[in-house]
Amino acid sequence: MPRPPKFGEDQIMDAAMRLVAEGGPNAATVAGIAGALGAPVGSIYHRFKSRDLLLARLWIRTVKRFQVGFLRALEADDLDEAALGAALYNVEWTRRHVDEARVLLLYRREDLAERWPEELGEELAALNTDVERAVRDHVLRRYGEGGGAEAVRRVVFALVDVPYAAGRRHLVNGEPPPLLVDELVTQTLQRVLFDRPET
Amino acid sequence: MPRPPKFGEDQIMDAAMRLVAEGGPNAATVAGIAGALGAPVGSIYHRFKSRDLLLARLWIRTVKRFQVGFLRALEADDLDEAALGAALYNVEWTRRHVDEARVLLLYRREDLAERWPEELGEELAALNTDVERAVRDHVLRRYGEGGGAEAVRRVVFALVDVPYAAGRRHLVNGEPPPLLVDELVTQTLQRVLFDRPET
DNA sequence: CGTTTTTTCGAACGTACGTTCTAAAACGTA
DNA sequence: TACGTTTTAGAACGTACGTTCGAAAAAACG
Repeated sequence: MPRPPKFGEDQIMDAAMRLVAEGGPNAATVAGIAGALGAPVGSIYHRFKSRDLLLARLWIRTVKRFQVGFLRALEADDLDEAALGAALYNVEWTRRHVDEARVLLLYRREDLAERWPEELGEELAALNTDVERAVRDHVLRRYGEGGGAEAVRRVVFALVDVPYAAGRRHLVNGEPPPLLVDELVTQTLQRVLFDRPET
Repeated sequence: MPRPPKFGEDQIMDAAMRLVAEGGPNAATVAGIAGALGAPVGSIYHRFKSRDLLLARLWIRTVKRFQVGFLRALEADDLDEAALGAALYNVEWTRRHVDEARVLLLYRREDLAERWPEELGEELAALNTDVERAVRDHVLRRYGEGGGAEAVRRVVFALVDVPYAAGRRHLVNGEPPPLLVDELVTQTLQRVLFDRPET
């Protein structure tokens, strides 16, 4: 019996995403988001209690979308294949979702939603634990119990930081990372993770 | 004969830097900067024509301070020593100047000064050319004429992107990067720049 | 066809912040 | 000590933006 919705949550988050990708968090004003959709501002607030909540939800949605493939890649049986797959998935996802990647990689969570809504606190914590557990598992498989914090840092560097660094420069220009990036990431992993030098 | 200044330009930029390092560009309001110094807002505008100009000047000052050592490191006679020196200088500078590094690495130029003041256009261009020339020289020394754009991208990845990414994770927590980062950066350079595999 | 419920729609309000403006203060110098 | 110049000082103004509010529109159902 109700009037059918004309502007859904995802639609609104999509518009916000494009604005953020284009001009940074400050460009994603409520009026701007509404304007991009041809919607009145009131409709935005009918879906989201506040702008901070909207952008926080956008952040969570983006992280989740990214993590799906990353976590799956890490599950590969072969150890090095899992690591390389995860690192290269990182690059490939950036390549295929430039706008989403700009939101995720060019800004920090705090820059998007200045005051993180408390009602999303546990959801945020859950995001981290999933990846943290997967990384810990990988460290355990690779280095056994003796790894320690340095081993974790090394794996994070290889699987997250390096692909991030390689892709970021291109993201800034609004372009997908070229194939050379895959090669650079692969080479880095070979030395940082796969090799076992005596030193 | 004039009244002596109580708040100098550098002093004001220092206050702005701390606010940005602490809470991001939006936290560096004119009133906030003035408040941090115990100065009235009018004095800020007596030194800087606008907030954008202030933050733009802060950006330029920070980049210049960083570049001094980076460019010097690249001048080393030995090729690999130059590359490794520049990459590790990157990490070391971050380690020694956490606040400045947060301004430089956690935000982009556009996030600091939303509309870059045109009067600083050439100064900004000059910043880039210095480093670009140094990098091109290094590429030429390392790969000769046949390098091309891919060789430049490889060197930038090794000397800039990787150290940046390795340090960033710690900067976000407001901590200086640990020594492990130097090792990771070194290993990456060994594989990406120093080795000459047949593939 | 009227009732009910949900959503649209946009005007209106409050606030935070960049910027301007006018007056007074502080210092060197004549 | 009076004058000129620069800076301090902070109140005042305008604007951009987040948020609220009330009314109208649109469907489903009896």
